[in-house]
This record gives sequence, structure tokens and C-alpha cells, in this order.
Amino acid sequence: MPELPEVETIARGVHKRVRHDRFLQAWFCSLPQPFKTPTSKQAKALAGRTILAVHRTGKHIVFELGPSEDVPRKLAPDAGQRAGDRQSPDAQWIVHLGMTGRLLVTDPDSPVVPHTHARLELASGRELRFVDPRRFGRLEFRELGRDVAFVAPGAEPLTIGPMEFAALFHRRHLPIKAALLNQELLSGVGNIYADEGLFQAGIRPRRRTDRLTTTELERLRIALQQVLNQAIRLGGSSVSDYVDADGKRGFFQLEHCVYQRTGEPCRRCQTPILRIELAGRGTHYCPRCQR
DNA sequence: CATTTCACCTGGTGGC
DNA sequence: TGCCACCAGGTGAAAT
Repeated sequence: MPELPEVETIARGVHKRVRHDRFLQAWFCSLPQPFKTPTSKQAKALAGRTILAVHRTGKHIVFELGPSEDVPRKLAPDAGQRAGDRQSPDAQWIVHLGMTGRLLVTDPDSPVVPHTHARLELASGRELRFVDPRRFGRLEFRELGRDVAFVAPGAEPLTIGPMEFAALFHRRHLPIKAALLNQELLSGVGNIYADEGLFQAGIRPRRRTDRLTTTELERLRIALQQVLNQAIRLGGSSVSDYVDADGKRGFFQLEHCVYQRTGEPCRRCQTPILRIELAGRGTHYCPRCQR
């Protein structure tokens, strides 16, 4: 379900709600799929840890965690006042939502919906839940010092500059849509925002990356950033059941120009939107506005 | 090596 | 109502 704007919305929401909170006990169901770290290890490792911050990188949500409270802290004479904020994390919990994953902060006695794979009791009395019907999501625990800190595989689409962006695609030889979906190039763009970005840039999805001009690539970079930023402002796209940490839907789906608008008139020129299959994904574009 | 296809899952929708 | 084919926000492994 979630691409960069949805993941950003969820990460911000979760951050606001659970920062400075603490994990108590964790329950993980035994289905093997969503757990990169074995469930028992993960539950044990998370228990007692302070949540310093929650943020997004690419399509991943990263929880920066402090040590368990019951482990006596090695002084830290400096820091003085805002110890909690300045404290550097010594572990991370990395959540990838896959297609249908959700992270919810709930009341402990709110009904447990089907496909709830993780329940994390919080010191504040609430619960953080991970729900994922298709089980494409992934949960991973990293102990910093033993494991390396998480780094997104590709460049950050919101901040990448013109040169780096052009270089990234110019040396490839595949359809631009396929390149946009490759997380090792850009981290965070998925099927919706690839289609919407290409529409705004006026580029056909099948155009090969190495045949795009520098001008076209720059148009694409700007278009992608505008689309992603506007989507973040609107809380993401709720295509079917996407909801943020509060259970609220986003509104960017109302702004879609091509995604899942097959046969409907183009918002700019009234030509019916086409749907093709590319890189194994449904791909939507306007044959007149996009060249 | 780069690029493409497919498998991994469950659920919703629309046609018959 | 039931059955079935098809579609879905993602990704990594296997095939080409």
C-alpha cells in the first residue's frame, strides 16, 4: 500500500504519538514471513527500550531506540537537560509495510483485527500494532555496534539534485517507469507516484532512460518532487484501505491524474487514459500529454 | 552484468 | 448466491 508519502505520513504520526514512550512486552505471531529477525529474539530485544525517534527513509520506517530502562545507564555527565532528545540510539527497529502493512497506535482493548502480527505494549498504556494481510511487510531489529545502522538502498527523491538525478538514469538502459520503481536508484517511489510523476513531466513510461534528454530528466525530477510533496501535504493516497497511524485516510487519490483512471478523460486534454503492463505493474498514462 | 519475470500472500471487485 | 478470473500501494530470487 504505501509509498514515500504514505510512509512519511505514518512515520510522522507514529513519532508524534510514541516518542519518549517505552516498549514493555511484545507479542509476535509465529508466521515466519514478516520477520527478518526471529520473533522471540525481536520481542526480547524490543522489551524495555525507549523510543527516541521515529522517521522514514525510502519506504522504511525506522524506530531509533535507547537502551532498556532496567539496564543501569552508564552515567552521561554532559547532556544535562534534554537527555532524552540528545541521547544517541543504540538499536533500531525497522518496519517495511510491504503492500498492505499498517502501523497503528491503539487502545489496548480495541479489538484486534485479523492479520495482526505484532502487538507492542507501551509504557503509556497504549499499544503499537502491526497489521498486514498479505504479509509482504518486514520487521527487523538491529543492535547498533553489532549490526550496521540502516541505510536506504538508493537516493532520497525529495532532496536529490539535478546532476545526481540525471547521472542515475542516463547510464541505465531500461524503461523509465521500471527505473523509477527500482529502489536501488531512488528509494521511495512506487507505482502510483511513478505514474503521476511521469504524467506531470509529460514523459511516456516506456521511454528508455538513456534516450531521455537532460531537460526531460530535470522536468521529471521536479515533477516527482512536486507530486511527492503535495501527496505528503494531503496525507498520502488512500486507494483502498490505506490509513495512517490514527486510522485516518489520505486525500491525494483525489488528485491522481492517471493512476487507476484507465479510460477516463485526461484532466488536461480529455484524451482517454491508457493502461499498459510494464515491469509487471499496471501502468497508466495519457497518450497525448506524454511523449 | 543488466534487465525482465515470477513467486510470495490475501482480499476485493466485477462478470457470468 | 457462488464461482472464477483478475487486480492490488512491494520486493527479492530466478530466469533470460
